[in-house]
Formats: sequence, structure tokens, C-alpha cells
Amino acid sequence: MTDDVLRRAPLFSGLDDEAAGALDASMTPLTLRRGEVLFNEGDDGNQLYVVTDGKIKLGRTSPDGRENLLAILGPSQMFGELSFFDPGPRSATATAVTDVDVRSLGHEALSPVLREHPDVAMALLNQLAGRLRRTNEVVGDLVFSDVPGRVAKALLDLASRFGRKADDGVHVNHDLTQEELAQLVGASRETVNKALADFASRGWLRLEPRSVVILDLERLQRRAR
Amino acid sequence: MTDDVLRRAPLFSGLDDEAAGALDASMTPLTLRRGEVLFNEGDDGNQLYVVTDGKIKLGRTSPDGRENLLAILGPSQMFGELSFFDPGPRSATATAVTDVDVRSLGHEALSPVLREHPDVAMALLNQLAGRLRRTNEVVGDLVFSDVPGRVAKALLDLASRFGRKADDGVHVNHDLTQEELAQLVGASRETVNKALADFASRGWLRLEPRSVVILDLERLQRRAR
DNA sequence: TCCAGACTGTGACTCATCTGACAACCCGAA
DNA sequence: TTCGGGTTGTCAGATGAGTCACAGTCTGGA
Repeated sequence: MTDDVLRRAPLFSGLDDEAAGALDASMTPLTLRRGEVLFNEGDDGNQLYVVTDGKIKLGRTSPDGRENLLAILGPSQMFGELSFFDPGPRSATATAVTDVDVRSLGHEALSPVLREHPDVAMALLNQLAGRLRRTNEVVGDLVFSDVPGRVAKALLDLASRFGRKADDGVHVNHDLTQEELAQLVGASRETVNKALADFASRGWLRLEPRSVVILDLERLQRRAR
Repeated sequence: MTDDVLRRAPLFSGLDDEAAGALDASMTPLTLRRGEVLFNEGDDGNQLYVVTDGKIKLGRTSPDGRENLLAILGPSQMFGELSFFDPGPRSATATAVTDVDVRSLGHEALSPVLREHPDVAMALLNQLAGRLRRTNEVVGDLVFSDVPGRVAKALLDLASRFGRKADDGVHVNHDLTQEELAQLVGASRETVNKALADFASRGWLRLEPRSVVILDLERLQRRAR
């Protein structure tokens, strides 16, 4: 049920059922098709969103048109908070990677909640701190790791969030093209393709369209460091 | 007065004089010499710090010993908040770049303030969101820009925070060795040195030990993009 | 005042990654 | 069933930046 998905969002932690219900009621549901854009880098807007189903990608475009993905977000994850807490134009473009359902929340609706429920503010601080931690990690990876290492790391991250364990390995339906995967790790599609092919030839994983099956988690983890 | 410096910290915005005084009183002052380490990556600890004088660098070390700087912090700036809001080991090492004065604050002292002053929580959310924005920007730069571009950008950032305008240009006493500057932009010392030498030969800036004078802000800005 | 150690400046060599250029493939829509 | 666009797989250069290896310079202590 999408209600469960919502309740699992950090935004709702620390709220009793009544308050959660009230907050939920003030959110607007929204559906997008794969490829549709929710908002663009540079847009105004202070809505905050929670994914209830599907995946969203957050990306930035360089002056010369190349693209870089900051994150892939799945159910229960929040985005759009930057312009929400630090008013200003959106710093990234949000695009649907699959068909998606999201809920949006305006500034007016959340502010009173933050005032009355300090726990929610704490949960959000916690959430942002965690996000900052992970982003710092990404910076480190870009500086220290080579492309195959970053690809391995990205696959493991996707696996931990979207993977399903099966007899033959961990099935990761990431829904990303190799082009998108490349933008996510900050490399060219060709180089990422070679890294994937290499992993596959070593028997660490099996490639499928927009999906991989991880066969040897151990080695992939070792390659990621 | 250091009190002014403190009051300018986001932590204190939204507090009336009384509350600010109380919070101030619960902070412990601390002095470090250039090179001294305040805390290490991996340490436990949930203190939050505010710089009152001097500069602190936050850095991470890769498994093979190379180093990467996440930020250079000056007066009024806060750090150590990650382990504060998202309990866990410190994700970076904090080292004094110059002799420094800082104030530290324990979790026990701030929690009640957050509960009673929602404005402070909002200011902190705002602060973290801003930090996240800038870190995302850094990720983009690492992916899109070459080393000279990143060096130019770093110099401009340092100039905006530590620069003093004079007749012959903007004097930026960054107090960083070229090695540190290189770690900040994620490049080798040699490459950074060459970029700086190139900028100097074009007349965009004049090199001084641990300091630069920016002579042509315009061009440097253009090179940064 | 002198020295040692830490910084800065610069070259030659190497290598990972990007670029550009194709061929092969797959799947959905006419 | 066939066509076409969006994918995936590979190759042969080109190149930015890292590493190594010095020499020159500055600076703070003894």
C-alpha cells in the first residue's frame, strides 16, 4: 500500500497517526510517464516531493549540454528539499526513469508541522546530514576511484536499494540505460560499457537490458574499494 | 569581537539575546596551532564546532593514503554537524590550517534549544540545504571541468570569503600550500602548480606564498566556467 | 647566521579515459 | 511483418592529467 510507503518516509517519522494523516491529506498525488520532467534546473518552486512508486532521477546539465545524475530515487525517498529549505531556483532537473507516482507538499503545509513537531525537524536534519555524508563520499570516489570502481559501487548501491535476492544471484532492475548509468558515475557510456562487459566476462554479473544480475557480490565489493 | 563572529553563525540566527547568551555560555572555547588535528575521520564524537578565528580544513583520506579536502572553513562557519545530526563516526578529519579558535557544543546543550526554538531548526535545515547545494556543485565540477577550471573556481570561492580588495587587485590570503589547494580541487600538486603558473603568465593573478592577488577577476571567472 | 625541511617550479614519460565512428541488436508502432 | 529509433558492443586515435625526478627557493629554529 502506498500509505506504508509514505509512513516509511523520514518526513513522517516522529508523527503520531493523527498528525501523519493530516500531513498526508495535504499532499497532492501526481503521476508521470517515463521520460517526463517534473521540474527543471533553474525553475522556481518550493514543493517537496516523496516518491510512492517508480523511480526519479535528479540531474544537472553542464553549459555545453552534457548531463550528470546526482541520484536515483525510489519509493519513500524525498526530493526537492533543497529549494524547500534553502529558497532559490531548483538546482537539478527531476525526470521520471520509469512511470512514477509522487506526492507533493507545499511550504505552507509543512512549516506549521515543523513548528509543532520538533521530532520532524530532527528527522529532516538527520536526513539531510545523511545525504550530505553520501554526497561527500561521491566526491571522494570521483577523486580517488577509476571508472570501473565507480561503476561497481553504483551497482552495489542500486542493488542494496532495488535488488531482489534469488537463487542465481541478486537481481537488480535498475531501469537505467548504460548512458544513464554513465551519467550517474560521471563517465562516458563507452567506458562504462567496457567496465560492465569486463565484470560480466569475469563472471561477477550477468548483463540484461536495464538490469543486471549480480553473481559474485564479494568480488564486486572488493573491486569497488 | 568574537561575539559578533558567533552571532553571525547560522546557529544563532533566530535567537533572541537571552537565548543566544545562554547557548553561548554552554559552548567551550578551544585553541589549536597550525597543523593540529581537532578530530579524525572515524572518531566517535557528536560535538558541533564554530570557528571564531582562523581556518580549519576538513579532509578525507583514501585507503592508499591520498587526501582530499572537502572544505576550508573560516570565522562564523560551523562544522562537525554531520555526526551531530546523523549519529555515527566522523566522516572527515578536521585540521587547523592556521592557528585557530573554535567553540564546541555538545548534543545535550543544543537539543533543548532546537525543541524550544523552531527557528533555529529552520536555520540549520537551511544551512545544510545550502551546503548540499554547494557539494552537488562540486560533484558537477569534478565531472565537467578540467583542472585549471576547478582551480579558478576554488580561487574565486576563497576570494569571495577571504579576499580583501586593494588598488592592485583582490588579495586572497588563503593560507593553503599548493599541495592543499590541489587536494581541495582533487588534482595533483604539479598540475595545479602549472595551472597557477599559466594564470600568472597571462596576467590574471600574481602568486605569493600561501596567497594570491587576483588581477583580472573577469577572465578568471570566465575560465571557471 | 646557517642549515634542514618544507615548499615551489618544470620537464619527460605513461596511461586512463574521452571522442568519434561504426555495426549489431532489440522492441514497439505502423 | 517491417521499419526505425533507441539502445548496446567495439575499435582506433587523441589527450588531459598523473607519476617520477629533479632543481631552485624560502623560512623558522638552533
